[in-house]
Amino acid sequence: MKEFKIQIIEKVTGAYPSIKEVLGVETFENPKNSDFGDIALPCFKFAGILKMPPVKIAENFSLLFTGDKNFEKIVNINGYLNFKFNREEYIRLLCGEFRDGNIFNKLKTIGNNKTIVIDYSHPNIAKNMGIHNLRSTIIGQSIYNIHKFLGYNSIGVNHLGDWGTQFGKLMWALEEWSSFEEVEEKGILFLNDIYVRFHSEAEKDPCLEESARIWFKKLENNDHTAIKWWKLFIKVSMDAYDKIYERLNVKFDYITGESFYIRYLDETIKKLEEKNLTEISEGALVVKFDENENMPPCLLRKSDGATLYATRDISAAMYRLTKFKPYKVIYVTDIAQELHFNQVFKVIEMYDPCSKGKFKHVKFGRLSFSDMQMSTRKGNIVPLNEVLDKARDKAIEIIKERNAVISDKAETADKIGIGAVIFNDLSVSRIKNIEFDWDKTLSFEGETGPHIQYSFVRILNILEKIEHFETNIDYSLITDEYSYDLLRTIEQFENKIIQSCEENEPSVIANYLLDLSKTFNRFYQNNRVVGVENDLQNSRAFLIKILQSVYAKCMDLLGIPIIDKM
RNA sequence: GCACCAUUAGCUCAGUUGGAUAGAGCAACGGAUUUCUAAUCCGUAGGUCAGAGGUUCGAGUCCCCUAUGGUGUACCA
Repeated sequence: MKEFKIQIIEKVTGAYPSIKEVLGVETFENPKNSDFGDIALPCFKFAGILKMPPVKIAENFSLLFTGDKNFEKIVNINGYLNFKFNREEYIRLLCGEFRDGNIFNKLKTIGNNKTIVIDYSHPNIAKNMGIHNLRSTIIGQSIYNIHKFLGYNSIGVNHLGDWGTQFGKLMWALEEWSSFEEVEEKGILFLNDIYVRFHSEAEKDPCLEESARIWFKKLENNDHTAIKWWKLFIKVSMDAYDKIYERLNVKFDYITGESFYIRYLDETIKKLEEKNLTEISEGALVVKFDENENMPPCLLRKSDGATLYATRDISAAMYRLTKFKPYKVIYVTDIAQELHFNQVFKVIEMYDPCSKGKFKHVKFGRLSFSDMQMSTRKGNIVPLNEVLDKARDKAIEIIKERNAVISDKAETADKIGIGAVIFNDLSVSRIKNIEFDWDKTLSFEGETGPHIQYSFVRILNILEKIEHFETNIDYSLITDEYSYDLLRTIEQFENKIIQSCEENEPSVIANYLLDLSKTFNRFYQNNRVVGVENDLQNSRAFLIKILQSVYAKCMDLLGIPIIDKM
């Protein structure tokens, strides 16, 4: 509670001005043991300045607060000065911050409408969306939501993998084995199969690779048939992706794939050449880096003249700088691409030093599979809609077992499944490698999405039963242990949101939701709201209403669907 | 070879940016439902924070080395 901290700081620095520099609101900690008090001031770092042992300092400080009505008790233990709040006063102040959306309005001003471009999801056209596409998609969407909530101008970009020799492979294969109509009818799974078949045939006959290159060359040269195929691939793929995006509530402001930047490639290379950043090395056009950068050269053109992934990303980065004038550009991808982005960002920085620090690679760990090797070339991926379907089916089973009264069971089950899948992914730090595990993904108890949703159903059910909300609240009635713990957890909302934004780390919010859920369930077990004495019901309902707004916002930021019955 | 990332309870993970006795969930065992939904709650058990050294009042957290695992390392994306 900031007010109390400021009061303490003013009092202490009033008596000991020499420690003004090192004493701020961030100096305070939460006591390890709540018996000690509500906040603690560690006095170790004042020892050098005041030339006293910490225990003595804490003792001297404590004398300053004799008779202060805001603190019930002040004790010094091992150099920590522990303050116990006057709970009623604390709760009154805290509730003031949270009522009428005050805290939300405050958070909304942080971003100051600065533009953040977020590049996420970026699936590869003609490939079925698999569980391996999930991380970038939902981490990116969550980072988008968080920035937007904090008042940034979030711009979501889906940088589709819609260019490259793999389309030559498909074109050759389809001309040989299929037809335009068949692709249109059978959709993305068919394209996926064709791609797999191409690779198994190409193992026997290496000439196929050359045929594919010829077809890709046709595409680059605007050949009518090639373009017709390519547009079909995109249409068929987007039809499939859009269904999944809709299910996961994922949205983009721009869908501009790699192909969009092809028109700028020559210009990009020319710009870099004009700044003398390029050179020919082993027949290729490259940008070399300082030795202390410890990076291999960035290739712009292969020795055969073709451009590369990096060239397209540099083009895209330059385009984004001029088009959006961003405060920051965030790329959400696998950690395996770290070197690639370091190279791209460095090239941009060498071209335009003002861009330094604007570009950020938000990387996440690798997804692995225990019992199979994942490879789109061999076709053994785990399709994302299959994961969501299995999660939904399991939820349907549980709903049936429980005989719950739910109006639309199929829709609710789908939302539970989605909640499970999303939370499973967002609840661990981005950087951790994840081994895909059906049992864990489909687990609905403990620290899971359905648990989060279930607790929220309890919250909603309480509020549903309250007929009338008083605005005049008796704060002395919610000073008990369970209400107080809940309020202390709610209080962390502001810091948690800011932290997750600064670190681009949705898991901070996911773990916070678990804290909220845990403290609420404890409250629920011990404190009845509906039907208790009138003033008590009012006070508790008020507390639950504050909880509801904070809890719902956290779920919204992560993209976990809200359900009112389950 | 070089570089980056990870390593905390049997398993999966937190750990407020250097503070007090390292916390959850799962799995195991024991308990709670005439109650606002038991997808819940309470309790028991489980630890050489990978290992060694350093920095200081104080290290899971910062620095150095080592080990293990993952990833990348010039014409794939």
